[in-house]
Amino acid sequence: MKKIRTRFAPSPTGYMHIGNLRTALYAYLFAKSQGGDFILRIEDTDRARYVADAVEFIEKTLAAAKIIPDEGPHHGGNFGPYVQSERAEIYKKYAEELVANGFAYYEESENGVAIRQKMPKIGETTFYDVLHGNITIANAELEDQILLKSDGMPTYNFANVIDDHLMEISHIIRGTEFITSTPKHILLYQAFGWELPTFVHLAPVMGKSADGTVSKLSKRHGATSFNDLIEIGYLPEVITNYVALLGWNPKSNQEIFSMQELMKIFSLEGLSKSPAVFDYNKLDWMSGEYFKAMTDEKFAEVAGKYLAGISDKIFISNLLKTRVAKLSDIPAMINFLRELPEFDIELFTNKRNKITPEKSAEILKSVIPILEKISDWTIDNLNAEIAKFTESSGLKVGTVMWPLRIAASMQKVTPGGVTEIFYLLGKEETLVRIKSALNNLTGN
RNA sequence: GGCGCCUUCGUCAAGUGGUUAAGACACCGCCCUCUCACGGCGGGUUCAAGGGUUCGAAUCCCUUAGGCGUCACCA
Repeated sequence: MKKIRTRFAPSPTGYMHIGNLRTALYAYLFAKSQGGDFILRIEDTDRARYVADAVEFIEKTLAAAKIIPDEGPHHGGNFGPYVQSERAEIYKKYAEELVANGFAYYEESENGVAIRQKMPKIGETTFYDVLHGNITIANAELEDQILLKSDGMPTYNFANVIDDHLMEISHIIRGTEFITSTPKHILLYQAFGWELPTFVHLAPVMGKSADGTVSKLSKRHGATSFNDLIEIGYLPEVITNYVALLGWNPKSNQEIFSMQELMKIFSLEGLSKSPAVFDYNKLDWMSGEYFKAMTDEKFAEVAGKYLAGISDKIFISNLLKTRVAKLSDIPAMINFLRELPEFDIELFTNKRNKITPEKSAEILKSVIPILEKISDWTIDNLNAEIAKFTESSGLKVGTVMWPLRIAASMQKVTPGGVTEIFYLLGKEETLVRIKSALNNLTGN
């Protein structure tokens, strides 16, 4: 049986759209699941669009996503070069062969000489797609497309056929936008007498706007590139895990997959042929699952810069990891540790805990001396002393805790419970904050 | 506009003629609880529409509608 070989063939734009990443992922996963090869090929035949360092950017992004090419510009391989601009001679040779055999012709214009493919005027071309079955398009729909531009570079439609054949690609996995141009490719394969690869045209990744309309995922939908997502604090493995499931179903109810698992169980059968909407909610959930599964130490490590300046990183990681969807959520959650937000009397009212600013002042006043007496500032001691007070006062635990939390953080939501944030703040700062709140509450 | 592709809960989706139409996220409610989160329990919402075929249709056929894509010396 022929070796399975797939490729990812981006143009070097310096931007890795999530849809492109998914295409690369599926091509990679399919190859690996079949013991095949995954090839990275750079389609840079449009010199006007050249972006410096874009190849390195693509390679770095794939590496971060743990998608590892077997062959590519910097990965070796026996079918190179893997950058199309370095293959100009090859395309020229094949284009001329087509002219010689009557499948193409020269055309002169003010730009210079180009070569066009000669399309049949009648009949139709049919090809088989794994997801869509047979697709037929009338040849009359096809134009005599440019094969070789006057600058000597091939067009995409020509270069990809030549390269896919020469590089022995067995399965072409790409976006649906190429469906309508596939007949042109088929005609080329036929003209050369080459065997056809298997086609798999993937449905696009969509985004949903505020007004409910759905369109191809773009900037207006928020972060749309792998790097955007990394930037706001999603783990690379979360992104690949989520994206893998966006248009592919493992035929089980499992949702969390490691790359190794995906490489083993991925199959074309689970691919969906309809577009899928990128759902940040689900991404957040999945990201949280990864965080919760981490040790505190590991979380502290990945949270890295977001924890800068925090002394008890491991402790706070323990509190944070169950409450964070993405790393960039951290600052808003812990800023109060560095600096107390502005006093807000509204926060001292809470219906559920039956608390009012007046009641809060009373509680704060009573608790201050208790806290001052605690010499060993530990969570256990804090819990014990506050519990003692609660019991003797006849108040509900929630009623006592509420004003303490607000006084210490000015936030309704904090990482960890009241005694934990007291511990993090330290005795001195805790008391400063409670006294300050008390003053504000009593109008001093 | 021509041509092509697509259409099961708000979202991801299972489903391949007979099911109470899975599961997950989100949402809502309850429990737990010092808030939030975590955890537990429960709930609502789905086969785009209309025709057929069939004893029987989300599953097969046709039509309509909508969405997306494509019609470059871009990829």
